[in-house]
Amino acid sequence: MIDRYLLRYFLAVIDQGNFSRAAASCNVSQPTLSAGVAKLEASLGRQLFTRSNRRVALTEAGARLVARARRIEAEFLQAEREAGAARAAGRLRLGILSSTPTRWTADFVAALPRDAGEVELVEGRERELIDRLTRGRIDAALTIVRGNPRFAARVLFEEPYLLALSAAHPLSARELLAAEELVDEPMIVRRQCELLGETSRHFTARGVRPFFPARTTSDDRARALVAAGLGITVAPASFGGEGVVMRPLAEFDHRREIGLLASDAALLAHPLLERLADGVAAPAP
Amino acid sequence: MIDRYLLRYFLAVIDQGNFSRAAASCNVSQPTLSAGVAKLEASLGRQLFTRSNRRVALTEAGARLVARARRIEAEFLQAEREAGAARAAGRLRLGILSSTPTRWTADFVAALPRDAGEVELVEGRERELIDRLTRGRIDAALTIVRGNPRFAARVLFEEPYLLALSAAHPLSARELLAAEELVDEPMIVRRQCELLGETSRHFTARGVRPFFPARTTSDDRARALVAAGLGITVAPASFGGEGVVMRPLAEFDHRREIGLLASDAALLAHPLLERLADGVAAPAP
DNA sequence: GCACATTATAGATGGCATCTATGATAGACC
DNA sequence: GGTCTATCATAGATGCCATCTATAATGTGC
Repeated sequence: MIDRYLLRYFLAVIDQGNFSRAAASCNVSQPTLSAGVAKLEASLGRQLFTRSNRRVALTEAGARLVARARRIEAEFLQAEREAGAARAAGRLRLGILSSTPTRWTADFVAALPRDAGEVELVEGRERELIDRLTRGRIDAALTIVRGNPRFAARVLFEEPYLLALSAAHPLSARELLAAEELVDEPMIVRRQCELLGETSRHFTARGVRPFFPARTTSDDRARALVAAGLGITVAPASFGGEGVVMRPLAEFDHRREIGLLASDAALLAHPLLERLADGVAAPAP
Repeated sequence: MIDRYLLRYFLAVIDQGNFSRAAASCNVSQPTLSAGVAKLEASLGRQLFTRSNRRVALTEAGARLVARARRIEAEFLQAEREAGAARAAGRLRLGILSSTPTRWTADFVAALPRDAGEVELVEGRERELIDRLTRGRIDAALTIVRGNPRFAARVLFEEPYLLALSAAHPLSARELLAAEELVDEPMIVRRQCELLGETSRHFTARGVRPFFPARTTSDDRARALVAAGLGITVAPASFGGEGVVMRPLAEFDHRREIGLLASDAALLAHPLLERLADGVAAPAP
């Protein structure tokens, strides 16, 4: 069964020239894209590319598919755009990164003009927001900026990822903490965090395999649990709040740039986005 | 993200006039189709149908989507057909129902002419074979015939579903068995069986909740286990074999028609299908 | 033949399409 | 006007498969 995503992978390989770049442009890993192309070939019973480590070339069967695949994808995009455009009609559809403080969103919403319906918020992880932007399902997003040339961006601030502990925690007085010191610390898993894999790798590489007393996708819940002393966690600096202390973790030098993304540079000047940007302040150092 | 299957559901509703028939024509359950249409509407941010319990009508947004959806599906089908047709090239691609005796397939293959590559066999469950036929990924199938008007059919024989027990089993001498007598019998689960749900319902409805010492997707393995006395099972009459006794189960009057399906009536006359049909004999009563 | 870039394989995981079972609703019928 | 019947929606469980990370294989260029 040929499915849309398979054709997207196929076209991405053609447009990007190799599997790895194609994977990046589809926001999936390289093995995923490889498997997808293989599945498409199996579906059709025909090889579509001749691969070498240097270059990827279309076979005859592949060449025959290109035009059709482009037509299909164009129709899909058109359908999505039509519905999206019809829907927009003065309304700002805004994506909000899940690992972003609720306070920002709450303050923004609280300050909105009374006449409702002007803004539509969509919370999601980084990749989901990028996908939605690409499909035209949202107009802009408050998320991580990575210099993707497909979108207009406005960086608001940069922050490091830090260790979050209860203010009552014995180690909270320390200025710098190392993974090895945290062997016996229960750790709360913030499932939506874009750096979850990296974090887990950091600890396991140092022989630290903590117990996980909680796994949540809500930062607010995670913060409450950390403050209550259930465990510690790693989070962006802006995660901090009452009863929670943020401390640097040794050899863990990850940062993120938070900003606004939009498919159209003009949109970045939207008054509501301006207001949102004003409300999003860098956390006190 | 609009996906192909969503558009198929959408078009099926239009073509069939209501959700239930549309679901049947897509080989999915009615709730699945309902959820699919709902998801498509959410994706587009627009209602596509106005529903009542009597009739389903397109909204304006729905009407705008129809032509585009048809073009997309037509292109997909065309792509599949092209590849399939190119592939066929004299080769017969034949689907074989999983719950069909291995013997039939084995005899058929053994009797094939030496020049290989003339036949390609695909084993699968009923729905998978129907899907493949629909997509043109196989040319014909030896499977259950239900009078689907989309396919040309040739019924070969009909058989009941019976209880299978080891020949050494104390109950094997009985001519008719009731579910209630089987309370303490371990039961082997033939996972691929098209009647699995019905069978399980039959027993649970009578308060019989057997222990399952084995769950398998291979009838050959299931037969070996039954013969070895590990447990009993319910299967089509043709499941029987050495060391296994088939007995009717009281109040369990299910039958199936086995036959050949093909998208094209002319194909049913294919000499290899004739030979297959000859080899597939009804089991001795 | 080594180094590097690229694709394929392996194994695990999670999300979601799918299922069955049941509920809600409303026209039809006597 | 109740009861029946056809229809779509909801609930909860299940299994498949797209996806991930980690690692191996492969081939090209110097």
